[in-house]
Formats: sequence, C-alpha cells, structure tokens
Amino acid sequence: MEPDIAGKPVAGKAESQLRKGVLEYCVLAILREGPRYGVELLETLGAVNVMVTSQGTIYPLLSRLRRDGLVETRWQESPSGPPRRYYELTPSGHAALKEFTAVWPHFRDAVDHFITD
Amino acid sequence: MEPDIAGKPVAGKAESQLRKGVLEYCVLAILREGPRYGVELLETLGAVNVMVTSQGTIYPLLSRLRRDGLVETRWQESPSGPPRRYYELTPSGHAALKEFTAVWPHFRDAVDHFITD
DNA sequence: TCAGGTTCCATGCATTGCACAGTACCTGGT
DNA sequence: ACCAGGTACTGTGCAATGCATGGAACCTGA
Repeated sequence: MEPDIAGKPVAGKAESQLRKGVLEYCVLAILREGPRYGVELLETLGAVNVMVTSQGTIYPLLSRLRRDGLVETRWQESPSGPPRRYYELTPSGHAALKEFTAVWPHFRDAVDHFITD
Repeated sequence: MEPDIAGKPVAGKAESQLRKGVLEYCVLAILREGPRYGVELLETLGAVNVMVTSQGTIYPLLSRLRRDGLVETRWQESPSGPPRRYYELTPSGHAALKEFTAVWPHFRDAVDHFITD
C-alpha cells in the first residue's frame, strides 16, 4: 500500500530516456568498490538526484547483468530482514565497465558540443 | 545494392544505448541554428564519430518530433535531386531543448561521479 | 497475532535506435 | 529515349531498457 522507495514514481521524460544504457554501467561502477545488494544500490544511486530510480528498474537490470555474466551473486543473511543477494563484478563485468569508461568521455563531449553553441 | 549512407551498420552496443534519448535533443540543438533537411542532419551528426547514425534512425525520429509538435516542416526543391523536407523548431521544440540543456549537466556530472572514482 | 518494514522477483508497457526494404526524383552517359 | 547511379524520403519489425504495478517471503516489535 505504502508508496515508499519501492513504488516511488520517477518523473521526467528526458531524464528517463537519459538513464537508458547508463544505469547499467553506473551499477557496475558502484560494484567496482565491492559487493552490494539491491536496495543498497538503489540508495547509492538515489544519492544523486538525477539517478533516482525504483526497484522495478533495478531488479530486472540486475537479472540481466547476471544473465549476461557481468556479475555474480551470493546470498547472505541480514541482521534484520530477509536474506540479501549480494552482487559482485566478474572479469566480464570489469571489462564491460572499462569499455564504457573509454567511450563515455567521447560521448559526453559530443553532446556538450551540440548542446552548447 | 550498395550499402551507402542509408544502410551503414552502426556498431557498438554501449554506444547505441547511450544515444537513446540524446539523439533527439542533438537534432533539436542543430535545428536551433536554422532549418535543415534529413540527410543534412545525418551529415552534421556524423561529423562527430560517436553520433554517427543512419536513415533508419533519423527519419522515424524526425517523424516523432513532428508528431509531437516539436518541429514543423516545409518542402523545398533541391538544385539536384528529389525535393527536400526542411525541419525547423517550433516554440515547443525550443522549450524541450531548453529543458534538456538544463538537465544535461547534472546528468553528465552524475555519470562522471560514478565512473571516475 | 499481526501490522509494518525490508528484500526480492516477475509481468507488461512505452520509448527508441536500428536493420531492412521500398518509393520517388533527378542527372548523365550511351 | 533509355537506364544506371546518386539523392532523398518513408514504413515495418525487432531488441534493449526504464518503469509502474503487483506480489511473495522474511523479520521485528507491539
């Protein structure tokens, strides 16, 4: 019933489209610093306004990452609440992240080039 | 038979996803400087490597912009070849572009924040 | 016992970049 | 007059992705 973090609507048409294909790599980047679980990732992303998202986004995304072999998971008990599934990078995940960090600056500068004129 | 500009495959999984939702505003930004026609937009975008795209992308995109009232068009004869459909910004188009240019820096910095660490 | 918080998962939809295929116009060579 | 090649526009179908929605399972505290 409660809208809480799980169901919070994420407004902004342009923002939503901007996140496409980037959220995935932001998650990989966060995981670079160590294993994290779903809700934890939501909080880390949400700390930056424009990256606020919802469980309906993050869990299917994490499933895809796992399906594609970019992350591995292990269950771990929680001090309070249901067990947590922790995600961590595989070598493939590191490689994908590295590839993105190489492309991103070019893309960023390209958009800046067109927008600011 | 010839693949030419129309059918040139655009490689890169991450690049393709990055363009989502951004190409639209790059087009609007180009149109800010005056009316342009389809192939002309393709060339302007293609001048920046990471923004290379194809007719299969640009024409449906332009149709959407027109459908949503962000651009208006008028036909004009070509000195050589079939007539060209020129696109130009409407007030709504200007507004959408302005909104994007306001959001983009935050988004750009957010990605930088996560990626570089 | 039970309300509420925490954590996870699956389904369906809209948007969007893209490959592919097709149509129509014009110019120049034969 | 014919036709090959370049120019320019259009439509269909697919795959990827963010998101709303709904739901299940586990734990704590009143």
